[in-house]
Amino acid sequence: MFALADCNNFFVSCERVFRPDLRDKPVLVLSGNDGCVIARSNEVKRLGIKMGVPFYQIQQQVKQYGIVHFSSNFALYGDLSSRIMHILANYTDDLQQYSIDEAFLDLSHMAAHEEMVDMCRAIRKEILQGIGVPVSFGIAPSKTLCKIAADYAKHYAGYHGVCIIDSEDKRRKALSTVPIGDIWGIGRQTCKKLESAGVQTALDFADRSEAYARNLLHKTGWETWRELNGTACILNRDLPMKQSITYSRTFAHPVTDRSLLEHALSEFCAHAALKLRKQHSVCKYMLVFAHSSRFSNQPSPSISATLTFQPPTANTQEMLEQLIQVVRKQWREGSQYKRGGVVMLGIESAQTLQQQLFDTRDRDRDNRLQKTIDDVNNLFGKDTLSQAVYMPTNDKLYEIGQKSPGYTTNINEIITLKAD
DNA sequence: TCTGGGGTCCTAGGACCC
DNA sequence: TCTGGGGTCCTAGGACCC
Repeated sequence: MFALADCNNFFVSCERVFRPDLRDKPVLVLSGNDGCVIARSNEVKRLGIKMGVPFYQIQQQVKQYGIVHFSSNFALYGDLSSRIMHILANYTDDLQQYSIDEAFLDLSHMAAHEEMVDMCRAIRKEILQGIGVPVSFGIAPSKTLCKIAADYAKHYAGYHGVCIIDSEDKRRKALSTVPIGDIWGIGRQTCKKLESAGVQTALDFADRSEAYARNLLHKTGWETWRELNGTACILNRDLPMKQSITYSRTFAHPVTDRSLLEHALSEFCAHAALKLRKQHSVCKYMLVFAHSSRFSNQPSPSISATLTFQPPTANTQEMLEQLIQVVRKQWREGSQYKRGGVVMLGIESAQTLQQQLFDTRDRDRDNRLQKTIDDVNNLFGKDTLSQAVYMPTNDKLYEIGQKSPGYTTNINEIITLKAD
């Protein structure tokens, strides 16, 4: 059996931890540059505001219902997330974090189902008390069924935050109310396919033959079919090392100045390279891109190149040398660059790196310098030392709007209490 | 005016090998 | 007339997730 711990309205819940006055108020969190809605409180969901809608399209409702909105504060969300994961890890030897606000707990060490439910209730209480974020639990023999159970726990108060699917009866009953498109792993395309074949609920799908699922949907859909029927197929694919690392941003205004674009892309590259070093890895390829708005009627020329590092590297300086060359070469005067980024690919472990026989670079020296820079930044804060080509946190590029303080990550923004 | 960001996995097809 | 059989590796694109 597995348990899924799923935080309720996570980003909104994080904001409410430090703003208890907003507990029953409609609250939403916005994406970068305050573009789209990326998290909603239950009150906002009830108003019919959908996930991902552009913020400017709901101005009227925001005013009418007094919706409180925040710019995203990922330092805060990430910090609260890691605290929650720490608590969860105390209850299983095998905690599999699935996203910033979800994790699966392997419960194979437990026999009694009642004990599992009691334990999850206790964890829920501990997290609510210690962190302040409400969490729902779904317990079942497969992860896809856990997802469905957690949904029940979230939406019906009678479960007190924990729902278990541990009998054929409960399984069939639960599946019969879930629309096919709401199943984990069934997206828009597959949903269309299944609906036109007359499948409407999760139970309809699970009751088709195994061969049917396999022929129509191939491997992934077939696995979902088996999971719905109670066989665990989606196990822990242990990937401690990320296989790709992306850092990309949409700019508040189109960038038309070459050096500004160089600053931005260099900063993205430096941040992605730091992530790479933190997981003790190197990359062989880096995709660099910058392009105009995807909503623009007249797209302008874009920048796109895949850099190769032979041998693979995680050294910021080395990467920037190639990156700047590409930007200068592909830059077109008059182009409107609205979004840019870097993607690191071909990632492998730095420990098992194959050396080059005729390498002309003094890599020992590069690495010593890089390590010194990282150490200084660790001690005195991000970007204390950086390559001169980029100016950190360039205000011209982004709009921050209504961002909450870094309550738990910045000593200057720590919460203030007044005692009367 | 204004439209997010970061990932994983699967599959088909091409290139290549003996 | 008729043209084998069995593999691996890589890549782009699609689908999906939060």
